[in-house]
Amino acid sequence: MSRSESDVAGKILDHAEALVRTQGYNAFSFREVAKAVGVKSATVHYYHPTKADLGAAVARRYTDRFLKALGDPAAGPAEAVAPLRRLHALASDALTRDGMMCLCGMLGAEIAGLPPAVADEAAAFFRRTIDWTMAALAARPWGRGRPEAELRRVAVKTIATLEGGMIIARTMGDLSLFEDLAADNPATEAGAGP
Amino acid sequence: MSRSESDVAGKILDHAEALVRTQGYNAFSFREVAKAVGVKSATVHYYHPTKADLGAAVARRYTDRFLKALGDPAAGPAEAVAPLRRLHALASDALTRDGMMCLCGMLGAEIAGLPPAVADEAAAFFRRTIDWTMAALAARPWGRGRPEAELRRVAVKTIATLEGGMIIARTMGDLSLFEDLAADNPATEAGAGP
DNA sequence: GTCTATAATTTGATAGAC
DNA sequence: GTCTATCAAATTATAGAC
Repeated sequence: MSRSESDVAGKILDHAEALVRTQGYNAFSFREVAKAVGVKSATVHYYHPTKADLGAAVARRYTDRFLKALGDPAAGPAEAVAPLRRLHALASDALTRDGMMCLCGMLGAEIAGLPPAVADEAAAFFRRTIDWTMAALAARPWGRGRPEAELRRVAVKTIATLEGGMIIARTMGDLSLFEDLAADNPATEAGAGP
Repeated sequence: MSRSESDVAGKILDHAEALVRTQGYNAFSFREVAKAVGVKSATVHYYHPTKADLGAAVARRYTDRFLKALGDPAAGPAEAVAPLRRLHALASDALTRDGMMCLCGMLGAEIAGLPPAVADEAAAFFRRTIDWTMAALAARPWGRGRPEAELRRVAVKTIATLEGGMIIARTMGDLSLFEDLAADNPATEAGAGP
């Protein structure tokens, strides 16, 4: 989203994503998406036959865009905090600019009530984002030789803190609560290492 | 919930809570609650005129029960990690036993699509839980004399990690991901302090 | 208190014209 | 591709009998 496409297919994904990220999967409708795009709901069905199809397509595009924005795990400063700060900055961007949750954090909360195809995409987001974080840590002096289990633990904790932080900040209407999470990342811990 | 009351009023709150915590506020209906309780949906409306009333009542009871279970912030071991572990244990309980989210973590994700009365209760949960954590830290040697802002930062981070951890663990179908968050709490940091 | 019955609206989805 | 029109089901909520 946020690249304001002029083609209908792109706009549908843009607005559907925005609606899911603000209200959740179960709170958005074909008519709502159609209205935002400026078409009729039947047109949305033309591109995405079922709601599960639309939800999965939105999640897939979101994950691809997110991972692409993260870029090469090995790039950037050599400190272990660098990739963790990168994750924070990326999440902060969407949260502070539009007041939106991470799409897959939202889907993850609703996971038990989602169609399987959508739930699978949400799981894929976390798997890939955890993998990126582990690779980024392993590529740095601090991470070399560390057991996989420890890298995974730090990765999961970092991402969990970001997801939960978005929830708390939005709920309490104070986005600075999220920004403060970066001050000492779960890996000042890591950054404080050897 | 989980105390299996025999009165209808209590059962309604029990099942409504379970439904919200598994699927979300927008994915449960009066009929679903009624069916689980063994009454008709009109009976649920008798106790809670609107869905917002029911949602707010569920959240209020949940928060009161949660804070009561936390108990006296000053009680327990003198280490700063102790209250943080207590928070983790409490969250772990419901997650591993029933595979359920924290009610207010779920509501917090959906916050933008909730009726104001329900959104207010979700915010109250986080306010009170943050306050409890700050008080618990301040009551320990590590916390004495620390600036409020720092106590708040640790409290928010701890709770954020738990909420996000529940989301990730449930989404990936691996509850051990949540358990591992306790290994080194955001406050081994704190525990490692003077 | 709990029920039956029902109103009013919204939802996901389809058929078929253009 | 996009539309109009429509269906069947589900939703929140209310009225009124018992």
